[in-house]
Amino acid sequence: MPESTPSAAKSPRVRFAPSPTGYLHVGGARTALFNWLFARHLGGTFILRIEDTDFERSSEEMVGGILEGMRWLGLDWDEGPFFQSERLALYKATAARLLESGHAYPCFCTKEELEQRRGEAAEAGRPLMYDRRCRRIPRAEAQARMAAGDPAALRFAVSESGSTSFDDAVFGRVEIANAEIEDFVLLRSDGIPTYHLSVVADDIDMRLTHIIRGADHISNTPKQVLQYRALGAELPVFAHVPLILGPDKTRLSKRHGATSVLAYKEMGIVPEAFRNFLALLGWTPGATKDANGKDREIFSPQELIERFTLGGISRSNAVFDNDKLAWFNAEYIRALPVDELSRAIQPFFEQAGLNAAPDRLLAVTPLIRERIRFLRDAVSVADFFFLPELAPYDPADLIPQKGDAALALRILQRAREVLGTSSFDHVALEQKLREAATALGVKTGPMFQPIRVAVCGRRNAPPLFETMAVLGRQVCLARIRQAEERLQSLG
RNA sequence: GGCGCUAUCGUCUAGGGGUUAGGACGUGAGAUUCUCAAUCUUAAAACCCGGGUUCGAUUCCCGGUAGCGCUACCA
Repeated sequence: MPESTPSAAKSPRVRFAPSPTGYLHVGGARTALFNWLFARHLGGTFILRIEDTDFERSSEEMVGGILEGMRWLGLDWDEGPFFQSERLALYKATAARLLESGHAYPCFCTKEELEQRRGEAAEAGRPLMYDRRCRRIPRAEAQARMAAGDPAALRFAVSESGSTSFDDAVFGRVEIANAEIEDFVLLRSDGIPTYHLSVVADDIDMRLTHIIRGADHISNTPKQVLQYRALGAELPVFAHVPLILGPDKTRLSKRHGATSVLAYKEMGIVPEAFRNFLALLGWTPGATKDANGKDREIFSPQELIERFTLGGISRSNAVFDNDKLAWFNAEYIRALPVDELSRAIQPFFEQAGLNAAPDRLLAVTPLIRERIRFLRDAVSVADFFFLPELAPYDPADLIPQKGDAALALRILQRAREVLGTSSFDHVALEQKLREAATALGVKTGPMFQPIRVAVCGRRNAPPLFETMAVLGRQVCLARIRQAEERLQSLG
C-alpha cells in the first residue's frame, strides 16, 4: 500500500504546519502528535513549519503559543521552526517555473469583479468556479499588461478534461474530475503566495515523504497533486486524519469550551495523559488485550510510538469527550509518584494565592491523589490544609445525621480531650477516637462526621486521621474549639 | 446548489459473510467504607434505511438518507 512506496523506504520526513492565525487547538495538536508518533516510530524526521503567509491574520504571539503548546505536549521537532514568510523567494521561483512551463497564467480580474461574478453565478445557475477568462488572453498581451504594471494574480491552468487522483493512506483512492477543479490562485496580485503554492513548494523543498494532516485538506489535495506533476516532483504519501467534533457533532470550536491546548495545561491536564487521549481519538492500536482479556486504553509514550501506524487511523470524525479525557488524566495522576505529583500541583496553589510549603504539600498529596481528576482540583480539595483560617461553613453541617446539636457538642468535646493527649499519628488517632465513639455509644459514622467538618470545614474531605496528623494538634484543637462555638451560637 | 468523504451502544472504538457483536468512558444498581473519592461486582445500551450478491448479510456491491469537509487573491 502507500506506506511502501519507494520514498517511504527512505527515512521518512514529515511536518506539522500550523498557521499562526490562532492558538494551537486540540485538532492541530492531534495532527502534530500523529506526525510526531509516525516520525518517532520509523526513526524519521519531524519538521515544524509555520504557515504565516496570511500576514493580516498571523501574529507572533500565536507563534509563541503554538511553540509553547508543542513543548508542553512534549512534541519535539527535529528541524525548524521554519517560517514561510521568510521563504518567499522559493515560492516566487516556483511560480516562475510554473508560468514558464505554461502550467500557470496571469489573471487580471480584480477581487471585486470575481466576487460579483460569483454572486451572479450563485443566483442564476451553477458553477461558481472561476470562469478562466484570463486564461484566454494571448500570451503576448498578458506579458505586455504585466510589464505595464497591471496587477495580476497567478493562476494554475487546470486541465479541462480527465481526472486527478491520489491514494490516501487512510481513505484509499480519492478521485475527482478535473472539470471540478478551479484554476486556483498560486500567487496573489501582491506577489504573496497562497497556501496552495506555498505548501507544495515547501513540501517538495523539504523533501517530505508523508503528508499527515486534517481531512479538511482532502478536497484540495488534487490541486497539489497537479502541481507536483507540473513540477516533475515525486508525490508524497498523503494521509488525512478525520476531524475532531464537538459534542453536537459540529467541528470543534471555541463555543464548545476549551479548545486551546494551553487551556488544558491550565486546567491541570498531565501532558502524557493528553497525548494518550488524543492518540486514541481517531486511531487504534488494533485489538490489544490486557491480562483480563480487555482492550487496553492506557499506553505509555514509548508504547504509543511502538504501535503507531497510519493504517490504524480511522476514517470517521470523532467527538471530543471531556469525560474520557478526565478519566485518562485521573489515571495518570494516580500513577504519578507522590513527589512528582506534589511538584505538579504546586503551581496551582501558588496561582490560587495559597502558601503551600513543599514539605507539607508532599504530605498532603497522597491524601488527595485519588480525589482529583485535574491537577487544578487539588486546590479546592486541599485548600483547608493551607488556610490559616477556615472558610465559613454552615454550623448545621456539624450535626450528624439522626443527631442533634447536643450530640455534636458532646462528640467534639470528647474529641478535643482525646486529641489533647493522644500521640499525633493517624494510627493512634484512629484508635483513640474509635474508643471514644464506643464510650459515647455512637457509631463511627456519626462520630467522625462532626470532627471532619470541624477540622476541614466541609462534609467531604480526605481521610480524617491522616488529615489531622498532617494538620497537627494545635490546628485541630483550635478548629474544634471554633466549631463548638459555632454550634453554641446556633442555639 | 456542486464536488468529495464518512456511517457499530450517548461517546471513543474492536470485529467481521454464520459471533451471546467485544472493550473503554459515561450512566444505573450493589459491595466496601469515617465522608467524598478510589476499588470490586453487576445492569441497561449499537451494526442508519432500502435493494442486490449469497444457503446466509451488520460485514461485499448499488441507491437513499444523514453528518462532515471543500467550494477565497484564508490556511
